[in-house]
Amino acid sequence: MLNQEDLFKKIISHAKEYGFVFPSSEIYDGLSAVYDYGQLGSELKNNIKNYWWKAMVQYHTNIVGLDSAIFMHPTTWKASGHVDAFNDPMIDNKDSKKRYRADVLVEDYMAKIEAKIDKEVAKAEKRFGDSFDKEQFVSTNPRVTGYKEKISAIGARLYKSMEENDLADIKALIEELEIACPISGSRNWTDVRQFNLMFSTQMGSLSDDANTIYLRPETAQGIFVNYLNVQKTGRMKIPFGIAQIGKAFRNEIVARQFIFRMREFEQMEMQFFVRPGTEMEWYEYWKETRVNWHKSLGIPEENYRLHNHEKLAHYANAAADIEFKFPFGFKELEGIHSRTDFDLSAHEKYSGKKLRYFDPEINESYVPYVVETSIGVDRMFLSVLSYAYTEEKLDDGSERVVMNIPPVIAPVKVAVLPLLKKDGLPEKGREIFDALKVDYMCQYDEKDAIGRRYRRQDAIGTPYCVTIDHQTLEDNTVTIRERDTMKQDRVPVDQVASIIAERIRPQL
RNA sequence: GCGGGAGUAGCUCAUCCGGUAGAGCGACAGCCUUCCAAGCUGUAGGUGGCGGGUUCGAGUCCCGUCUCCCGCUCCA
Repeated sequence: MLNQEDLFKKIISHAKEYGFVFPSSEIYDGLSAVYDYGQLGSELKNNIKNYWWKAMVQYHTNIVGLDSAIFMHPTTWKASGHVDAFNDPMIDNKDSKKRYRADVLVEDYMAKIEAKIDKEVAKAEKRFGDSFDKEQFVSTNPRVTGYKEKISAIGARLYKSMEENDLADIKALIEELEIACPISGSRNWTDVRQFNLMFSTQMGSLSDDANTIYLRPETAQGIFVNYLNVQKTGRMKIPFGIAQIGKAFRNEIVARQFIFRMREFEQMEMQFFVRPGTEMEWYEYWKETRVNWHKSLGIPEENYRLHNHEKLAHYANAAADIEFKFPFGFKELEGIHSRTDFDLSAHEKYSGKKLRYFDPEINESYVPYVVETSIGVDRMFLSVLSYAYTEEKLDDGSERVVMNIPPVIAPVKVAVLPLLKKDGLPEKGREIFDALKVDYMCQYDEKDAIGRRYRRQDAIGTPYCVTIDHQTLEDNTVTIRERDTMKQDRVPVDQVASIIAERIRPQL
């Protein structure tokens, strides 16, 4: 069998060969970590988005949609914490070639001094026994106070430089402290460089620092800043949700693994606003609901894994990932986060606008808590491709490559194939095609032997092939061939559309 | 960013020690075929990643550069 690395390469080249995913700007040698979706890819992607939108917005009467702009007021990103959290000063050791966060290096150094203090305390404790007064010792022992002063001096300088974006001083600090690389032991450092994970651009035609704005690194903030607009105009009562599908942008330091980690990607997010204190119930509800959504596509359960986070992001009090078994291992596909009131409170503070909700049931007003579900469209797309790509050996010894894409999201639903390119079969085929194309994405193909045409459709994941033969001309019946089993049923032409509708109905 | 590998037709690859690029598959047109790839005929498609050097002559040798892949580093 294929090893996983080869499998992944096959999937990538299959995706390109059949028009699912192309490298961006390929004629100019491509653009790193950016990809374009081709004729089939754009269909599949739209179908995935539709399937999600239906499950979230259409099937939940208390969830509504939103399409907020990618450009947002710069203060948004101060409030959300991205300006600080997405700005890391990095430094490389030239000998070990290892890269570190410069502030972490300094903080580790401070921690070492802290450890020395603890050591002094432990020693003294042993020496003085029961009469030991830790408070007094720590505040009077000259060695300990010396350490403490050193820590606070280093800290003050580090955080001041961080605040002022003084990268040269951070490097100077590392050199003065004679911090060495833990791997190489050398102090041969590069300059400190800023890795800004947000893309910035200029608003307005005059370039001027004051006009710098960011391309959003997540869609969630567009929902938060519109929370009040939607709540009021939609007469929404808590608990309620706002869903959004849209592009987001992150300057990944290393972006690889095909469309798994791209600089420009698309998210499907839903922020669910709840009464404080009820967030854990909703968090559990959404974990289960989202897992069920994945299962509803018919991809076997063993491909998914729920991973509860131990360490949490600054905005969350609980978090879990739905992971998918990609060819390169189990990786995050979707996140469910209990974000508390972090975001809305931050926006209240920065905007000065009240973002509260008056809850008539308990006669109180509060800033709602938020439970977020956030899934990457591109990752979902890749999970579908990864699962679907199958090389089969058939009973007759031949082989076929088939994409077992869940029919409900398959890019092409039906192929119409006249058995022969004569005797009026193509004409009849065209007629059937024209009738079906109103309801479904269809392909018509009369070139080459029928078996080859079936294989072509298998390769792009078309779940159903309708074949016209001589009997069709006599009694108006056709065969429907099913992709996965290759079995055929003969059915009346005028029932084809409804039969397919029944088979691809979402199981939500 | 560092280390390693690779760039020749849409895809997979060939072209011996430098002598003006070839096959299979695919695509397209047609023939043949009444149900599961690989029957026949024909056609199109290559400034050999890009730039420079050596040479009478470079896909082939040398230098530079770009891109991709693998590993390391980093991340919501």
